[in-house]
This record gives sequence, C-alpha cells and structure tokens, in this order.
Amino acid sequence: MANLSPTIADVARHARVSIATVSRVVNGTGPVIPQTAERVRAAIDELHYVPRTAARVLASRKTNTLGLLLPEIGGAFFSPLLRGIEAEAQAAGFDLLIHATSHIPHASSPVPHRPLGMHNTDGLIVFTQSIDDAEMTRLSAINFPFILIYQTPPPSLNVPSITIENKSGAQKIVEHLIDAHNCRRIVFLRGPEGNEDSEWRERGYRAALEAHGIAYDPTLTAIGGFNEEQAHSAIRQMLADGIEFDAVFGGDDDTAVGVISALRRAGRRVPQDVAVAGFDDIPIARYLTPALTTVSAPIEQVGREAVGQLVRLIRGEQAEGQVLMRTELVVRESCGCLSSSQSPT
Amino acid sequence: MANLSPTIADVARHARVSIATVSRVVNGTGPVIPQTAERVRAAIDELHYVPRTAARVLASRKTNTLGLLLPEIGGAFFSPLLRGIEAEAQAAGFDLLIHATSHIPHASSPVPHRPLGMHNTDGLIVFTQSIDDAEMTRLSAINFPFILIYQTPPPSLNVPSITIENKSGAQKIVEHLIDAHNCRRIVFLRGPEGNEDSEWRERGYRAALEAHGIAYDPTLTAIGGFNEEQAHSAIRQMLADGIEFDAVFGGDDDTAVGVISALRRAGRRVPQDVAVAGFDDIPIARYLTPALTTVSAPIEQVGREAVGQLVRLIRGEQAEGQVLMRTELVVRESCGCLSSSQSPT
DNA sequence: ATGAAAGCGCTAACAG
DNA sequence: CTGTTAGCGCTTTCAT
Repeated sequence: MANLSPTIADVARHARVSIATVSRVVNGTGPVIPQTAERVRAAIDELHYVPRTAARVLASRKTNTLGLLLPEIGGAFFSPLLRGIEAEAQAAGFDLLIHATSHIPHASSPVPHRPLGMHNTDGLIVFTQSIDDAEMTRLSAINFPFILIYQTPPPSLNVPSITIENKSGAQKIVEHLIDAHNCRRIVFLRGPEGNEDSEWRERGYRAALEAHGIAYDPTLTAIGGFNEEQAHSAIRQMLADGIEFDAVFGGDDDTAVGVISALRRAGRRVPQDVAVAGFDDIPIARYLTPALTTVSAPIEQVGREAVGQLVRLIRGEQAEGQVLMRTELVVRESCGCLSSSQSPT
Repeated sequence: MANLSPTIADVARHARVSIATVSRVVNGTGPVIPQTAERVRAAIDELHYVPRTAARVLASRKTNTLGLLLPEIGGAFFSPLLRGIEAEAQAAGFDLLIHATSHIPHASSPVPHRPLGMHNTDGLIVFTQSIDDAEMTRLSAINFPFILIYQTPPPSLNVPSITIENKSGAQKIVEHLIDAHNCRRIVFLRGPEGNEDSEWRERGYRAALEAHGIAYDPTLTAIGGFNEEQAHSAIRQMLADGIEFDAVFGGDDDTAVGVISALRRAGRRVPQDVAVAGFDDIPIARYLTPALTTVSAPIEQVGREAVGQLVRLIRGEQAEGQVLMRTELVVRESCGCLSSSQSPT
C-alpha cells in the first residue's frame, strides 16, 4: 500500500529548515520569517503533506475532536440533532466522531473496548441510554469532560446535562386535547423501556388528566417504542381489544405517524373520530396528512448547546450545570384545530 | 485536568513484567504464560488502563477505523444507511467515524484540513457530492482505499462504487402511473443540482414517457431538492401557475411527502385527483396517509455492501468494482391502487 | 527567528 | 515465553 506519505521531516528537508520550523508554520505557533514560511508552504503543497493526526495527538495530548455516543442512529429525530452538533462542533474547531453503541459482546479482549473515550476525544456528548452509570462514574472520577443530553445525571454525580421541558410540554398538549377538543379518553403511548423523556411525558399526561378530574385509566396506555411500527401495532391491538378512546398522545412524532396510520386502516378518521398529537416537531410533522399537532422541542438547539457547554468544559471553564430547554405547543390539524386548507406552519 | 491516566508502563510495573508482555496480552499477539497474563490482566483493571489510540495508531500504522463522508446529515434516508454501515463496520471490527462536509472556509491554515483521511482512517466511504474530483484523484493516486456510494466514479478513475438501479426503478414506477392509472401529465421533481441519482431517475421518467408515446413537457418538471419544504413550494408554484397534471413522481420519498402536503392544501385529493409516487421507500413511507407508492431501494444493504467492499480493499483483496443494487416497485395507496383499509405492507 | 533533542505511548522486530 | 530496543511523526522546551 501507499506508505509513501510524506512526513514533517520530508517537508523540512525540502524547505531546507528544521522540523520545528515546519511545525511552527503549520500550527501558527511561534514566529517564522515570512520568506521561510513561504518556502515551507511551498514544500507542503508540493509534497501534498498532511500531518498525521495520531502523531499530533500523541505529542500534544489533545485530539481536537468531540465524541457523540448514541444508542442507535435512526428516527427522524436525529437529523436535526446531528445537524446542530455538527455545525457547532465545526464552528468551535472540533471534529466530530459518532458512535452508535449497539450490542458489543466483545468480551474476548482484556481491555474493555471503548470506541470513543479520553484516548481519542477531548470530550463526549452522551445521549440517553448509551452508557451505564458505572461508566459515567468512571468518566466523572477521572474528570473527563462529558455532557448528557436528553438525560439527567444520576443523583450522585454532578454532570452537566441538557434536557427539555418534557412534562410541561406533554401536559400542555394533553390539556389542549381536553380543553379545546373535549377529549376524555386519551391514549398515551410510551417510548422504549427506561426512556427518561417518555417517563416525564407520561407524568405530564397524568398531570393533565388529574388537573381536569379525569381518572387515569391504565388500559389506555401502551408501549409505542418511539417508532412507527410498534406504535402502529399497539393501536391496532387496542382497537382489536375493543378499547374505546377519542384521542391519542403519541410519545413522540414517529409514534404519532404510526398511530395515524393504524387508525386510518381501521376506518377511524383523524381528527374527526380520534384526535392525535405527537412530541418533538420533527421536520416532516407539518407535511403530514393531517399535519401533526405536536410539541416543538428545539432539537437542533439542544445539539448546539451541548457542544457549547462541552467545549467550555474542555477549556476548563465552568459549565452551566443543568439546562432545561423550553418546549412549545404547536397546534396543527391532527387534533382537530385547523382545516386542511391552511398552509404549513 | 486528569493527566493521570495510566500507560502501558504503569501496567507493566504493576504486574512486574515488561511492556512488551503487556502489549501481548492486550492484543493477543504472541504467547504469554497464563499466570503472567493473569497478573497483567489484574493490573489492567486495577489501574483502569485504556490503551491510547494515538500511540497505537502511530506505532502500528493502522487505525482500525472507517470514515464516512457525507454532504450533510439529514432526511429520513440516512437512518437506514447509517444503520447498515454501523452494523457491518462493527461486525468487521472497525470503528466508524462520520463527517458531514459542510462549508469549511478554514482557509487560514497552510495545510488543507481533512477531518477524515489516510491519517486517521484505514479507508473511506464517500457519499455523493461530498468530495470533488481533484480530491478523489489524489486519494486514488496515493492508492488509499475508498469506495463511492450513490455515485459513479469519474471515467478516468477506477474506483469501486455502489449505486442503485435508478433509471429502471423510475421508469417502472412512471409506467405504473401510466399503465395502471392512466396518467398522462406526470410531474417530475428533481433532486438537488448535480445529484446523480436524480439525473438517472429523470432519465427513467423520460424513458417511460417516450415508451408510451407521451411527449416530454418541460413545464412539468421542477426542482424538489429531495426535501419536503422545497417540494411543497414547487408544487404550490405549479398550481399557482395553473399547470395541469394528474400525477407527480417525486424525486424521492421526502419530496413526495412535501408534494402530498401541497396538493392537499390546494384541495386536490391524493390519489383521486392526483397520483403521487416517491423513491427510496424510507421507513415511514408505508405509514403515511395515503401510504406511499414508491420504489424500494435497499438502502441499508448499500451501507453493508459498501463496508464489506471497503474492508476487502483495505485488506488488499480485489474489490468487485461497480455494484448495481436492484430496486423494486412498491405499490401502495398514493398512486390509487390500494384502498386505505389494507394493513401496511 | 531557528534548530536540536527529548519525549508522547505503543508496536514490532530481535535477542535471549 | 519474556525482555530490550528502535522507531512511528509530531510538539515542545531549551539553546543558540
């Protein structure tokens, strides 16, 4: 293979200077006389020189890259999140390394394989359910910069985190269903087991019920798993079981999509027969039929904020601790509010 | 900060062996007596030792990671693609590094900043429109392993690539519109400027027209940009311009979503008044209202195949060259075929 | 303003 | 089976 890639020494020789000088012009560190710098620059692009990251990292002990840990990459939700993170990371001069932490029973090696960590990143953005408490404790103990998104830290740990107003957002939308549309039997479809967002949204759902004197009926909640397919089956099952309801609050927008699909196939009209609401306001939400009433969460913003804080942490500055991002009710058609002749909001 | 992370030397000292021995048990290279190995292992997890990637890479000249270059990360399309790539990379024992090549006017540095390249990956998967021909030529010249997806190589370069049957897929679906639904004035909404997939799909569209003796009408094509919003406006504009049509073939599924939305808002029923079809068969396609008729492309499969070939390339084995993945017509409701009482296909 | 040289932490011969 | 040692390519004092 091509082992012939030039090193800093080659450039130095070519420009008739020392490697230290080359390093200086490459990094803009230290003073170099313009003429010398010019020679070096010429040598660099004549040789197509590209510094080796590994050597750089080893010598400088800084990677200049940020790591993002996700449980899996999928769902419309991740696009804006990644966009936000990508953009801000780049603006801050960091590269981004993403890893989806699926099943890794890689038990053969004596050292636990961590694709992303202090050995190859300067800091980590950790999404819900992508590392366990033990690992979090370890990272915290060695004082490695990391920040949680869509997840609050375990009580014992003082780690900055960014979350959104799940409970009040959920409560607002459910109350809208109740107040504006007279719904009384409202289904809630949970996210994946142990998902924190889902738990808070459920609390909001119950709070709304309670505030309006509607008894909580456990048969009206099931698991939607934050994905269309599971949500579709869940509703289908409820229908088959003869459970009656006049509205569905999906745990998120993907869920709502599955719900609408299942309802329609069962001959129920949305929103005339059943009102439907989601959460997140993913990009396609406004283009669905009917356009989805949902809670707008500043997903991209969460990404940007996460990077911002992480970078501050890395620089040794103070982090803000817990950040709670505001959510907002977005009323469209699926709850029964607007007619279909509106333009997208 | 925590500079105290242990090195291989610490472990060696702790286990009373040489660093070479530690290296052996960590990597499973060379023979080590079980007792010794055990001591080393004990030292390793007592010290929480994690090998430094940079040092490893520098010494071994292998990064064990794959790079993925994308123009931007967004759209429902990427989920399955990333899933496929992630899964296969992991199975092959590689880490994955993703970079979205947005605007980088980082012109200040004398060395071109390449977030991903031979300096930090063993090979690259290159998505459409993420690097230019010059860069491709450079990579090819230094014999660096990389593979193109959703993009054919420039004629002068012999680079393996994975593409899908865009033209025949598009032709099939347009012919379905013509044959099964009697459509004659079919709109086509292009993808982003210069997008190769879009160009082939347009050829398929025109071929279908031609095969049925329908004259190509340039006023029936516009730019949808492969995203809901642009597609929405495009259709809106056409409607405003008084252009008549009985079907729309969106360049991809996201486009189709925007199209349906725009039609509904203009009071046109889908599929009764206008038939709509997409391309890609993204996960939500079957859950839309109406369920989307589209061309199923094995997106996840493309990802897996890309990794497979790239790994082969990296190992110095022969790559297969150009791979063309089959596409398949998926008939659902938006073209007018199925009733809405079906269960999702 | 520039150069010399000492590492950074690890792998990979090569000895023994 | 285990230890020694020479780099890997670069950054970074410390001299000059």
